[in-house]
Amino acid sequence: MIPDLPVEKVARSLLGAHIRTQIDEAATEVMLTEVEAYGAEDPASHSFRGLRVSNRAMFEKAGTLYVYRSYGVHWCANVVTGPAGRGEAVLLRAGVPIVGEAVMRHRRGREDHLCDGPGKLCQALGITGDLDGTSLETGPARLTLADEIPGKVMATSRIGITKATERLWRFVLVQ
DNA sequence: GAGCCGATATTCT
DNA sequence: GAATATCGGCTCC
Repeated sequence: MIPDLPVEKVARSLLGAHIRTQIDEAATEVMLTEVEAYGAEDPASHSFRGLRVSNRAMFEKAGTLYVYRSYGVHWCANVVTGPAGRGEAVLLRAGVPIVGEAVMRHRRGREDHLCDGPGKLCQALGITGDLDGTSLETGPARLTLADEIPGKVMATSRIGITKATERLWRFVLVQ
């Protein structure tokens, strides 16, 4: 399902894709508008220093969900790309609600800014560390690629990192 | 709207 | 002990 291409190409192609979760009897779905690529020979990537217990899902085959805890507080979700053992993934940073907006408001505990950030996206969709390593084809969180990217793509430097900032591996859907 | 800052888990030096 | 792929609440424009 995930194209067999370099991670930054896959990241770009994920814009406009839909992520749907079915958790606790509630369905929620978003369309992705912002993603970031993290590669194998990439100092900013969690996989750069090798396989660890916490990042093992990132070394699974393409189409696996990698979830990690950020700043000790939030969950962040990634789509693993490339062959098993390589350690490439695309961080899902933001989207727009498609299904279950009321559920998202309840999970977020507020009316606005439901999924305009990596931690918020996970909270809105109900994604936690429990889903780390699950399949995006058959698991509780599922990915559907877009036939065509619905807009223009802007490439920028990645957010919140200090290494390899020259790589324009953050992709944002505009219009 | 921009800028500071605390919360808090896990890894790295 | 420091850093981190963040967020929300607070201040001060």
